[in-house]
Amino acid sequence: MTIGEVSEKYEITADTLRYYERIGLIPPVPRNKNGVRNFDEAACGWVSFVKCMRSAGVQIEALIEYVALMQANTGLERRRNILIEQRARLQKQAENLRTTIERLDYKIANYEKLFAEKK
Amino acid sequence: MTIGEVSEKYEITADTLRYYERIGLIPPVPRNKNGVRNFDEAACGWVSFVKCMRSAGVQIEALIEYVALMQANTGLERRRNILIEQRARLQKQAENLRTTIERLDYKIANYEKLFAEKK
DNA sequence: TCTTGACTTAAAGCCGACTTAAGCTGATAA
DNA sequence: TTATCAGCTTAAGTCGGCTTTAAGTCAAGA
Repeated sequence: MTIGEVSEKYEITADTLRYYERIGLIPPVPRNKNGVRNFDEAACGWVSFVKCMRSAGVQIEALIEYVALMQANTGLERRRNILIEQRARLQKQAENLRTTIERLDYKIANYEKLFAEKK
Repeated sequence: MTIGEVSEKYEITADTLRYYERIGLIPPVPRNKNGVRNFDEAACGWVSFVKCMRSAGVQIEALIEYVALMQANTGLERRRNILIEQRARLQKQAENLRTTIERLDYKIANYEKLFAEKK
């Protein structure tokens, strides 16, 4: 797939994809003889993974380290630990979201009550 | 309460509290005759609210609008709608977190399996 | 009196995460 | 063949959200 196709498929601009590759957020994408990127399944998998992680707020830094270890085919335990750390961060964030939503619910309910009375 | 006490209580630096007041993220805090901020219960409530909302990722812009309407004692419906909009955003984000955590779980499980085999 | 902690404005600085600009190459279509 | 795309590069720019700096003033407590 060309960068344009990948861009459309995952709704990430081509610029951002190139940026991701440049900073090591995804491994180097294979190129054709003209140097044009040709995203194979593995590359697309990375894009999908990174998109998912980033959308949830996983830090770029952690992902870069993870990608680097994958490419070096090393640091198996470290890789697992990175994932575990990030999962913990997300879980904390999820819990936080829950309580914030509750707080909003409560406030919204008060407004609804106010409107009901007004009638 | 002084700004220092509030800062400690909510773990927000005094600088940030002043910044919040300056940009209208919290309403003006009452002052004593010397112009020193004296956070009353209402002001503390705002700090707590904003801290909670911000930590969950509610945008400053939306909060500023909400606070402004509260101070003007107007826009009751708009206020409710702001809260509803933000709740929807957070719910979406919560759902997204859930799927990302699942994806991490899956990957982590694979590492664990690998380690188990290795023994 | 000295220290501490508060206060002011305005602007600069910082960091993360893109985004855009400028100028290039190479492939395809009229 | 010329125009139009899509792609390439690096460097600089942007944006949100603080944080710090400058250059002070003020006042309560030990």
